[in-house]
Amino acid sequence: MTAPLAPQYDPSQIEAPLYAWWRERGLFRPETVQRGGLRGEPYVIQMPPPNVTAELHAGHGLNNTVQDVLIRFERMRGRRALWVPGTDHAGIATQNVVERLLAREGLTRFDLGREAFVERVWAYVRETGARILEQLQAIGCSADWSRTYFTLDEDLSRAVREVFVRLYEKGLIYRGNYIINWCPRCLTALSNEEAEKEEVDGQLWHLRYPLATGEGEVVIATTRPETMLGDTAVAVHPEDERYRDLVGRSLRLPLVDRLIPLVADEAVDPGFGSGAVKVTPAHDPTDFEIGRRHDLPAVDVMTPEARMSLAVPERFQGLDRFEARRRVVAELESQGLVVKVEPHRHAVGHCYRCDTVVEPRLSEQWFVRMEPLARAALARYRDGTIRFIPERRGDDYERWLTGIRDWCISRQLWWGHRIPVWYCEADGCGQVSVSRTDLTACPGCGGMVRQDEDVLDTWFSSWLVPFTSLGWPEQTDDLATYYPGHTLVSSPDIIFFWVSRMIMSGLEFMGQPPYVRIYLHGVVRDTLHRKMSKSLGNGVDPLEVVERYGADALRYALVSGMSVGTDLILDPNDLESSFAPARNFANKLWNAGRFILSHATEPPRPLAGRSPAVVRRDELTLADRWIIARCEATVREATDAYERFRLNEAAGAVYRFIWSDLADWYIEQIKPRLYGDVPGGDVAHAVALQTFDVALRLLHPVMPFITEALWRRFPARPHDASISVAPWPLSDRRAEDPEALRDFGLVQEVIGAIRAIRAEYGVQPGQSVRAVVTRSDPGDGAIRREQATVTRLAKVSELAFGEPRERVGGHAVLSDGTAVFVPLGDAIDVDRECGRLTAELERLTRLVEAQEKKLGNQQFVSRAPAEVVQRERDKAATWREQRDVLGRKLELLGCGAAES
RNA sequence: GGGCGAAUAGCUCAGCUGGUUCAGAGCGCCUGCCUUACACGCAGGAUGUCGGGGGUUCGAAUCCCUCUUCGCCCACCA
Repeated sequence: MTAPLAPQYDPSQIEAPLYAWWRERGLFRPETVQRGGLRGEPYVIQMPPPNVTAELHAGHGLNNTVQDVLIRFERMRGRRALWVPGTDHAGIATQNVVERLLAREGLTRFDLGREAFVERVWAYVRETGARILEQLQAIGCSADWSRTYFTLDEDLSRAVREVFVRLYEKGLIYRGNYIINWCPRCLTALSNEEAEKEEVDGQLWHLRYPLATGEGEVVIATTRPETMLGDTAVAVHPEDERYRDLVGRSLRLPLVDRLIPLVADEAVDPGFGSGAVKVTPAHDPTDFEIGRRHDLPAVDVMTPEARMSLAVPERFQGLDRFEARRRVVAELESQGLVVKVEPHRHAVGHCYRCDTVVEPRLSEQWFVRMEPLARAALARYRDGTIRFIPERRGDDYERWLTGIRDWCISRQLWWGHRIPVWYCEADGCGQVSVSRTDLTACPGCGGMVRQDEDVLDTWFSSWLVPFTSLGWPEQTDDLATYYPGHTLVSSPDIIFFWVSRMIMSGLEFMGQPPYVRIYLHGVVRDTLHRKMSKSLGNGVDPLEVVERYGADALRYALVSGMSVGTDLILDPNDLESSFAPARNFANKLWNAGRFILSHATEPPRPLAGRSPAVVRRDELTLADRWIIARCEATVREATDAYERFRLNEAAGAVYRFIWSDLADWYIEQIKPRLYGDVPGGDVAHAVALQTFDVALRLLHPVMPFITEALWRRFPARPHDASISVAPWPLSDRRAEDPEALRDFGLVQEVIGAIRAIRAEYGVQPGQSVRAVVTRSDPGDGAIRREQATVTRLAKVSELAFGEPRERVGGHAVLSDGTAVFVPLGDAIDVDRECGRLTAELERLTRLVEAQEKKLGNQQFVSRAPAEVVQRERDKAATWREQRDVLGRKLELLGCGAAES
């Protein structure tokens, strides 16, 4: 702790030990963070559980950094902050991973059998799983790891079963034979949300179906000709004049030679194609409904693998659906039954896990009735209980809930929660039993029972985690204390999968929504604005960034690059440009800290209270008052920004304070006092420590490691104190000081003006210049008082006040009209200086003219608010002043065109 | 087909309730500096039709309309 700090910040030496120390001390557990008996309100965030086998990617990095920032912010504000982590068993994804591994051994899951396969997955999960949680620790996430759950844990599984049974008993879960989205590669049903619609360029085939009598035909249009083998009707709109006389007649289905009726149904759009549509009840949801209404048979023409089934003519059997499509079209063409083929762009469902084209398929599945759940969830949004940030995301939520369809929850997988339903095998019984406990015999007849083979959708367990992770259905203390939570941080792509459904389940089982604020951040993209993905290979690996730049730099870059509701662009091929600025900032902070912490001239005097404002006014220099006022402004700005989820603004405010104010100006200003060249070192040091302390706290949520490392090294800091539970800086009106802000601002201006003149005329850095300041308050007064600062920082050997004797030199005018003159004698190029100043004069003249025009406008003066008018008058006066001063300077310099 | 978002410096983006010297930051670029916290730094500098057009207003990067381009979400017209 007392070893000298290296001039270059090395996060790899700092981060891991600090993280371990935080965990040892239990600082992420709300129970152990009860400072001084203060028990704040609970503040809970549920981590979106990553897939148990996932590797950390930039999206996780962003999502969890945001959550960690919020949780650390609230923790420091004294709330009992709980961030609940967990992992998701991720049914399809995990099963796919293990199946791929098996495939390398030449095996399928069927070779192993269900039990052995599931055991294999468990082994895999135990071996490699949850690594992502360690990766989250590497980026500093302060989740309460003692509460980590896995969605397949025994207690969560029990809760899942409880929910299934309750919903079933309430009539909200049912089994039925419907058209569902089927992935022929994963061999399972999918929910509507899991079948992602993608626009594809397809074709629209117009086909002739002859009338059975042979004296006419009906032309239908289809994008999936292979399904015609399963057609059991053709439908037209009842009011369609073209077909009115044909309704009820029979058509001869080509290739199959089956007679099918022409039916009239409202679902048909007479304006599309020919107005006649083929009806395939087993392979299309609309057709299924039409089939129901007209009592049509459903012919399933495909196997689960999407090969043509035994229900089609032999020559097509076993063909892949796309091959069958080609064969069907070819045969129809040869029979002259293809009228035309048009290019047709349309949306086709794709499996969200493997991107295979989804096949709408008739099958027996379990469903959740969503309408009643959605109604409740919608009500809590409309009454303002639940709010989205950014607000417009609420529209998506509302639209989804308004048009919601039932949720298919059964999956034909082996990895997941087995559906708690048993079917009686006894002859004539047929009882279906839904049970909280495993059944071995039929409760009705005592006969043999067989459990449903299917498992539940992964999301059927994750939609419950806000309460199951806290012990539900047991009435635990955790549940009583930490439900409901407050904020949910998520990316927009899982609003429907997870976010909305959690609100439904929370309302249904807990009577309250699990959170009231939903913060949806953007998506991480590459420079071509493509979503980062494994398959594109355009990802940024957060762990690589941690290794090269440190976790704090990663976090700072993510947070500062992200504003509310917009995506974050990172260049995977140029980590340097994305992360070096943040690393540089960390290094700047480190060195500022190194300097401040090592320059105590004497033991620091404790400043009473929380705010540096309470040092006696008369002991403070202008610079002291200025940095205190700037610090106060930063406290307000940052706190307000954190509260409003504007994390980039919070980070930016602290960045500017530390770099521009504290490092560039204040530290430079106080050096003589710290070195003991002038008195007041103790005050300077105390103020520096205080404001730096505040800055570290404000920054801690974003850069937890470096702020902790520095904060702990403050003099007289108890060895077990951690900034992560240090109180959040409070705004203190006493620290406001507009006068100091103005006056020190003028000092900064005069230094800047002299530096600019020096640079303009190539004055050597080591060489001093003289400078003359003309005019009066407030600039003059402030500059007089801070004469030493000006001479030192602008390398001025002699600072005079009054009218300059020389004529030749560099001129500048400060914002209050104070004139600055740097005599340069022979060194100066008069023409050049005239040019420079003339341009400046022109700018000011234009400004003044525009302002006078504005003020001369009766409309403006009468209609604009009085204070705006006054402000504009003040501006005009100031600019006029500046203009006049500059004009006189030009005259003195003998610039010819100066007066024009 | 419906809905939404974005367009500001070479790049990535701020600019919130129309009015503060409003046209900004970082990176990159140019010039000069290894000034004893930091060259991952310091000082200075250049760079813009605020996507186009129209409108509202005393006043528009900001509000409205429209067009263009890019992106996203939703959708049972096969």
